[in-house]
Amino acid sequence: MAKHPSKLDLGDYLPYLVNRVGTIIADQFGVEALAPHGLSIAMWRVIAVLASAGQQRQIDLAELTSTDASTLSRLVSRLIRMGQVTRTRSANSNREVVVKLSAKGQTLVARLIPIARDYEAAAIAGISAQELAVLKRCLRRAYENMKSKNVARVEQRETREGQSRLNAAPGFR
Amino acid sequence: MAKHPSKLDLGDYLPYLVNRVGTIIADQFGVEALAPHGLSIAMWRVIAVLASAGQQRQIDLAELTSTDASTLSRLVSRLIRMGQVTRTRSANSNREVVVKLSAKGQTLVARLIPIARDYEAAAIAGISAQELAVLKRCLRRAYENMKSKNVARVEQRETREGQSRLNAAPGFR
DNA sequence: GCAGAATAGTTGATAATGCATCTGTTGTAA
DNA sequence: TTACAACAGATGCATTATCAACTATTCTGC
Repeated sequence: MAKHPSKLDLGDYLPYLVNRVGTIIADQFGVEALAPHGLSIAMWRVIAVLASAGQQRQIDLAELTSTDASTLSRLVSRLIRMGQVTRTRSANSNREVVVKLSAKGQTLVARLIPIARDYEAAAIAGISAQELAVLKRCLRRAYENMKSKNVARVEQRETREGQSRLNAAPGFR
Repeated sequence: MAKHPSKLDLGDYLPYLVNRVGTIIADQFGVEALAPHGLSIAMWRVIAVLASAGQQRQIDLAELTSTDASTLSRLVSRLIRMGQVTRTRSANSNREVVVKLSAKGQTLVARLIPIARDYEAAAIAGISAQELAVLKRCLRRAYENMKSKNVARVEQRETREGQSRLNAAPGFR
């Protein structure tokens, strides 16, 4: 029962399992459903979020798609060139920008969503509704766990920096 | 109860949940545990597989790490330069190559594995043993589902190509 | 045993990504 | 109000990934 702490069984290691499933679904969906439309998985994530949650600031899009802000900026530029989204200055702030689906983008997403559902259905074939509920709930929980772990870490770091700032003397790096 | 087929609720969409969890764990582990050793997540996947499953051919490493073969080739080259792995001609085939951990690589992995376990533990905090078992089993099942979907598709494509090859005439692209 | 297909691996050209940095804007504390 | 920090976004640059093409082996059917 007791596992050796420096031995790793990847077949039972959650991050490995998660990565494998995520990759295989994304790869297949990307090649079969997105590539014919000239879309990458990264682009799909952007338009899927816009379809699901409505127009967004780029910074929020970055958060929601787990994409770096600079990558997202260029991603949006590409999607604009393709005519799938628009980028307009925000009404309430001149430094913010609002990204939304164009009519063309809405049409495309509406076509892709049923296909995306098919891939999800294929992935969860043979899994009962109860198990599926557990699966999704655990994934949401795991995400929240890591999220708050991260917050705790950032706060801790900021506190440390604050203290060292207090102790800092000129010429003392 | 009936959901609109062209509307997508990402918070309940498995590929989205999986991607978010995979990304947040990998990002944190990468920054906090791997970067100090000059390792990327991609490199970690390689050495973790080697630690878990022993020496491998590159093609199998590519499969096990969900990495493209050409990417993996260069990844191994980098790991060799860092002294973490070795690449030797296979005993039974001159076109195959065997990648294994060096002594240095073994030491490094042995240090990282307990930390990797900690991250897994942080992710699954508050999830019962029963739920965890369901979670992992479902992920393995989903992977197998997509795997066999892919095989079916490849076989189908090969059959189609075979037929068009039969029908193909010279000068007919 | 031999021609042709399949396989393992590498490499070149190109594109995507991530980090640091920059600009411009907004929030905030004195 | 006025500095100054924090924030949103864009961009330069270096690194990395991707796809196709290529070399070198091995397998297969005849």
